[in-house]
Amino acid sequence: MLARMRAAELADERCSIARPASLLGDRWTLVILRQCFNGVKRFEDFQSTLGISRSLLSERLGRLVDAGVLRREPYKDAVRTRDRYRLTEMGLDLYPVLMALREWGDRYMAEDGPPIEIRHRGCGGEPSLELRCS
Amino acid sequence: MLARMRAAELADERCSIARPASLLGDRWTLVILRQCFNGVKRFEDFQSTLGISRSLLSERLGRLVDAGVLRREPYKDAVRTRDRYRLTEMGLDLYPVLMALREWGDRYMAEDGPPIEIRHRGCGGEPSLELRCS
DNA sequence: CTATAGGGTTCGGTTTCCGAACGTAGCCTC
DNA sequence: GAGGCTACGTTCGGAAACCGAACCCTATAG
Repeated sequence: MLARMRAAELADERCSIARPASLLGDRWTLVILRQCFNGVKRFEDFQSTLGISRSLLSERLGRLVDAGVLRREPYKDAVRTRDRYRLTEMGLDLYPVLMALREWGDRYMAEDGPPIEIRHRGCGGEPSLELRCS
Repeated sequence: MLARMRAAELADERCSIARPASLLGDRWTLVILRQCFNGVKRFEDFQSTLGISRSLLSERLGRLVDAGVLRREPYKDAVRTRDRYRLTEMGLDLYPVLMALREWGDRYMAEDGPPIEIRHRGCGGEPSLELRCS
């Protein structure tokens, strides 16, 4: 695993934004996670859909596994045993972060309209985030 | 302004996560924005509280201004005219993203407890994000 | 007219990122 | 049982981003 000195310094800050930022704060990690929520699991599929270099993808996936966001596990294909990466509970709990980002992106960076629509399976409503008090 | 080829490619993707990620997805931008929400406005204060290099801070602030997230404006000190950076409405709307990140950070990356508590001014409750259907 | 402070820009060296090429472990096919 | 194919990486040299330190410019204060 490559050292990331500056990121490590960020991670040491006693701040609940700086620490996630040191893990998620790069150009690829967020879109890798988006693909995870889209159901992508295999190395080749991340690579071909994202266009990320193989070496960097390998490093990023490893970092997410080390952090506990993804779990790497072998599974049986129709044909053979493969590896796949799946979101852990910790990873699934990043959903609000991705949703918040998507809402903001839809509002401010989608001059040609939202690229996809998301529907709550079951009720058919559009989910949205709300800030509420306990 | 330095070119960022890969980021530009990401920005071209028709995806409401990739596009915000191309702007926010680096180690510094998220903590810069955190400081904005904390009330930091002046170049020197960002620099001294974050420890970011001046050149990079300059480039990041400029990028956020170009994107419309921050506004740069002169204002009158007690003593003289200075510049300051303030969140635009577009920037303020990033609050849910930061909150989502903070909630996740508090849950999974704060083994020594949440560093700060946030209270809703007025009601005194703890705000939290909820995913709701329309 | 010198000193100080804010807000940068420039510079050279170091770290990270990149695509392309290579490695390897299973399985399939002949 | 040799050769191929596929999935999943690792290695490598060059390009880009990042870094601290030093410098620059404009204002006010003394």
